[in-house]
Amino acid sequence: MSEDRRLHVLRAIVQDYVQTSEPVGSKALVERHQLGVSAATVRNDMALLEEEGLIHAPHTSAGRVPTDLGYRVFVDRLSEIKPLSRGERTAITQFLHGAVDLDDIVDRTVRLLASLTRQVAVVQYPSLTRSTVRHIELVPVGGPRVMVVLIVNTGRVEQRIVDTGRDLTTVDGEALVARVRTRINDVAAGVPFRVAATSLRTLVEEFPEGDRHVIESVVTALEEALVEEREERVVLAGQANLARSRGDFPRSIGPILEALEEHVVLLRLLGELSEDPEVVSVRIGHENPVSGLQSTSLVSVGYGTGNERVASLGVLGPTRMDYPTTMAAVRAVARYVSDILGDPRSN
Amino acid sequence: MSEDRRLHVLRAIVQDYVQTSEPVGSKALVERHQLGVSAATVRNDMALLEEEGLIHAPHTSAGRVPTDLGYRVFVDRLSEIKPLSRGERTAITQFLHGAVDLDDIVDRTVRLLASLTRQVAVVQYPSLTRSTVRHIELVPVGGPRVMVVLIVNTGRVEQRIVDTGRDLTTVDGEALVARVRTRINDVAAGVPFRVAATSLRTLVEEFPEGDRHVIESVVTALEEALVEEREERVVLAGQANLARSRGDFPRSIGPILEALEEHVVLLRLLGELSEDPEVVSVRIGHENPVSGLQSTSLVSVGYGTGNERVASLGVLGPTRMDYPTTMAAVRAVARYVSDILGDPRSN
DNA sequence: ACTTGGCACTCGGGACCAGAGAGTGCCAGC
DNA sequence: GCTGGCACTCTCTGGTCCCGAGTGCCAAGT
Repeated sequence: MSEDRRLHVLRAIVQDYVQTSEPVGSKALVERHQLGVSAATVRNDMALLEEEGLIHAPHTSAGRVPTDLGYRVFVDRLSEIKPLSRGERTAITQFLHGAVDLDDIVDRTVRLLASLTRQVAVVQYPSLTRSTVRHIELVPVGGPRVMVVLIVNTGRVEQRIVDTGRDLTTVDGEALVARVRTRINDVAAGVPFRVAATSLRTLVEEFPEGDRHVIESVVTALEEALVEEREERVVLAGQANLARSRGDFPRSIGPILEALEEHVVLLRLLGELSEDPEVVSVRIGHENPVSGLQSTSLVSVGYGTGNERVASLGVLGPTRMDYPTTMAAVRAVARYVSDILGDPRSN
Repeated sequence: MSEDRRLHVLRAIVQDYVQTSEPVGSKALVERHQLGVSAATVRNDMALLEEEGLIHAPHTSAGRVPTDLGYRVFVDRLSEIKPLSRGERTAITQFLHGAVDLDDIVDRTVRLLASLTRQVAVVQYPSLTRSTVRHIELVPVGGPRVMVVLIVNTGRVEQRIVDTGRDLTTVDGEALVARVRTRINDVAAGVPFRVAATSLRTLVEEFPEGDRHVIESVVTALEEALVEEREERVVLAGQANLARSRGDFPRSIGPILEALEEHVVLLRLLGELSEDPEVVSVRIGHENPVSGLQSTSLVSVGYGTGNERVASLGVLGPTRMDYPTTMAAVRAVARYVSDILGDPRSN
């Protein structure tokens, strides 16, 4: 009774079940796979697999279904990420090509992922904290008000308007704004935003008392942008795909939709994954701490410019999903998006 | 046999059915409402209402259910928009208070609407074409590239980067940018964006041949922003509420979710409503041209600064919805959002 | 001319039951 | 340690029956 064969059996069960969504019995298994043994033998193996908690029979006279743990073993030891077909690859490039700005990139990405995997796609906006500053611009917009525009390397642009408390339409005022702009960019350009924010704070001291509150208010605005980070946003698409695979979900899909509306929770989930952007992370069923998502799996991976992960994306589907294909799609999309973000043309 | 009483009966049927979601029979009706007549009489009225196509019996021995037409009559002639409770009003202001930017306003609004009505909320971003220009800023971002920032009266900020084909880091270049900036704002500030775009085009001629392509590329970028209007975006929330009221939907909620993912279609629906921002528009069941939404109703209304409608918002739910309350909530939220957009503090 | 009580009728839904089919567990033999 | 055989268990499907809710119609009352 080789352990090797038992794992073959497990793999066969997972594959069949994913395909047919029916519990799979010993007879069907030996017919569809070349296991080289009889149904009775398979039954013995199944009994053992069940003891190990890898599969489970919904009731006495039904076939077996993989448990979360079974899927886990499948993903970790029994499957390889399938390369995508040529068609799929070109579809990805086609779809992402021609995005006009960051919003558009994110939007297209999430739709692409959803249609590619036929599941719910989740894309996190590139975070500020993990980005580096490309440029900070100050634009006087009348009276004492200045628009502060922050451009980071992911192409994300953040702006807000601050009241400096001092009329800047004068010659002096304009000169001051110019000075502040120059110094700020001296200090911040090319620097990770989080670091830049603290250096900027020390920069304030450099200015004479009377001018200080102008730069002060600008720096404060930038710090706020960092702290609030309400822009830790996620975008979803493909919720309709949940309805298609009803039957995979014990109760209704309501709780799942509810969980998906808790963007904060999704962000936490997406955040808890490997730093290595090459590793596709999979959270299966109950491994998932969020109630409501315990009959789903989340396949996610980081993306970003260079080798720094700036955000994550992934798809969420029933635990009964085609992991190899899904993982391949997620990884491929993440790579393309990273490329696009890294390519200055498109920012 | 007064027509008056027949309409009373219709109203009673709608109210009971909305509340219980069970077909309502003649006996239950006379018990719950003071109609002053017997069940048999009500039955006669019901027969007539059915002939008129206002109600319908799912099968011979069941109670009656309003048809789309029945709801129509109810909404048009039998209901008044309920004033909101004091608590609801303060909830709205609380929830919307403290939004930091337009994205945030829209985001909070859609969530608020969803939780208030317990249905799917839809909010359209304020459109560019309907807004007036507040300010246009040009920011050189290295070499020949300029970031064009458009700020409109709704607080929406649109930016894109253009390549002017000419190095602007020189003294001459900077002066040219300054000239272009000044003239552009002379022409465009305070003007509806659509009008501004055409005036700007004529402005190009004003510049000497050699400088022309700089302003040319800027104006082109602005025109593109107008044309693409890919930013005609909608934001949704509360999809999970669909699952709650399953049972109202003949088939699964899948088709509805699918329809909701077609943002283009939603935009068209939201666009097709009265210009008058005071009128709450209701589209009931099959009145709705979109297949997939034919078992739902859309309650929508315009919103915007001043008396100009710049966008719409609404909620989508089962045709069996509490119209008076829903309409009240939608209208109230639209008003508050309009106020906030009109208030320059928050932009 | 309406309204009303009475009554026969219809239909959907739940309870119950039986049979079929699929799949298992176990055992004895190889 | 593998295999074929066999008894057993359980779900699922379809059929039947009954109950209750609600209707439509009619004849009588105001």
